[in-house]
Amino acid sequence: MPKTRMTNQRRVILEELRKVDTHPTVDELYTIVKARMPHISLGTVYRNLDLLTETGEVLKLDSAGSMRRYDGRIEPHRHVRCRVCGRIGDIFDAEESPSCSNVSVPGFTVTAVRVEYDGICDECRAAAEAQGSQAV
Amino acid sequence: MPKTRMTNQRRVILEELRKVDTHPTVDELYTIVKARMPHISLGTVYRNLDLLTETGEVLKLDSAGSMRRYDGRIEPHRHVRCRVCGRIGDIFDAEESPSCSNVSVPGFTVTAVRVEYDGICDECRAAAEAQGSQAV
DNA sequence: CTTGCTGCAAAAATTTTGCATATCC
DNA sequence: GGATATGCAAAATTTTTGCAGCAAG
Repeated sequence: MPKTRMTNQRRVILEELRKVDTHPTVDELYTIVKARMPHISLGTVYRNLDLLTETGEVLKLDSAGSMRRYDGRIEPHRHVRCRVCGRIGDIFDAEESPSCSNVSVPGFTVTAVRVEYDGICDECRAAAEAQGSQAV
Repeated sequence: MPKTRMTNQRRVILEELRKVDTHPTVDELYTIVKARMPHISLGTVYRNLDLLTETGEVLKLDSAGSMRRYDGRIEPHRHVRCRVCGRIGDIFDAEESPSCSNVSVPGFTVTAVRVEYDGICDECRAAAEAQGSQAV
């Protein structure tokens, strides 16, 4: 991990993201930040969000942001996603899903739960181990 | 829902998607289908996948395909997503997550579980009810 | 036949990148 | 002062759309 600097831009992006609870898209956050820093560029927002995600200072929501994927199997089942390459695997064991009837969130009507798994696929793990990575 | 036709293109897209277990992206599926139908266009694949998703014949994976969203809160918590507008809500109650140690998938090493909720936000529900929708 | 669908190509939307300059430490 | 970051703008990616002709029912 290279050294990072707390630039003005990075601080403002972080501050503004922490102020809201809307889980903004990049463009939404860009608009918010531009109100305080009219000259900031969209590229800077992208680059900083990447960095802040890597350092763990912010969270990138998993439910969004890569390419669309489709599944020809429509029976209920679950998915694992490789955190490195994005590959998806199926899980067909018949474990019952947690219930969502006890979940209540102000502003929302919850209708379904979904359980998803993160992991790493064999190929990516082999590749990571091959180059002597620290934590896999 | 308007009437739909089972065109050649639609049938081939469906057949090929059902053959694979790779959860292909649109472009991957386009490449596969083009081997059988060299003149099919990418737009047709997009349009058919949309349609087939609406009719429930295929599944669009939720974990991918919209815009990136970020969260300034990094304490462990869960999210609800409005299935209509995509808005995200936070759930901070301290329900323990299911364990992933009992999950084993060939080809993957599972490292984390995530529980997500689907639902509809108050605004979208009001809008849907206002225009006398059937099922909300 | 009629209406939904296709191919093509252009446009829109989202994300990444190159490069010269500015700025943090 | 040196490495890291920025702004700008161009490019790359992914998705959507308009339109004239084709084809399923």
